[in-house]
Amino acid sequence: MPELPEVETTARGIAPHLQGRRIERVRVHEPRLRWRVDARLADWTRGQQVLGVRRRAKYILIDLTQGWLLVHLGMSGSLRILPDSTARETHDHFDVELDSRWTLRFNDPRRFGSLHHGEGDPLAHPLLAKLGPEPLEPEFDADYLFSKTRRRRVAVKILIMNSQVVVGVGNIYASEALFRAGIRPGRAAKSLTREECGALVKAIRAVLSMAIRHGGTTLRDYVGAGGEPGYFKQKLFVYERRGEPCRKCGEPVKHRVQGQRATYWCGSCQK
DNA sequence: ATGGGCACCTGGCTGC
DNA sequence: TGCAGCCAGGTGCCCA
Repeated sequence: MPELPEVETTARGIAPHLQGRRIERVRVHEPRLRWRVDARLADWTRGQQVLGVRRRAKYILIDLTQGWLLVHLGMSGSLRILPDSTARETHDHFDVELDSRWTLRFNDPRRFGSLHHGEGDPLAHPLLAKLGPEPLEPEFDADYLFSKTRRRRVAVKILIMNSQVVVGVGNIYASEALFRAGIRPGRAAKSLTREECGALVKAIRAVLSMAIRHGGTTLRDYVGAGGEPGYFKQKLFVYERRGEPCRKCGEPVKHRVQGQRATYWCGSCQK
């Protein structure tokens, strides 16, 4: 499900419920997530206080008095805040029970999500250490992207989805950003001019921040922190619009598979 | 260093 | 109605 805007929305949604609370206990019902959840996690977190909630790439980082929890939602995961530990449903894999009596509950049908814990600097964790810049931070600019694209023959869509180049650009927003920038997804990264890199940076920023403002793009099974279905996806120009008229020029939207993922673009608006 | 492909899972939809 | 086949928002890892 979640692309960066959904993760950001989730992090913002749960933060006020977690901040300053003490963890009564963590119950792991299904440890077989993308990586097996460490059984010691439950004991280790007991009684710790939540200092804050952050996002890095699509990871949600929960800072504790000693160490941290790291959650990834994978393709189909969600975190919700519930007023108590009510009856569990299918695919509810872990609960973080708080001293407020509220519970943070993780549900993930496909189990591509993950839960880690650790001490010290969480950004030094192997999953986070090699990540590229955040797309909404100033260091992600035209010069940076231009330098990263030199001598890369990969398709530009593949490149912007590479988290070592820039984090948080998922399959939906990759197609959408390239449409806005007027760049075909199949172009070799190194064929982009500096100006095109600038336009692409701007487009990625615009698409992601707009989606955050709208609470994320809801497709299928996404639910926000309070369980609300979230916003709908009428703002999308090309994603999942194969054969439908381009919203700018009316040409049918094209589709192909790139790196095993669906890609959409307009053959006349994108060069 | 780079690129390509696979793997991990379940569920929903389509078409026979 | 049943069922096989295909597709899905992510991303780490292995191999060439």
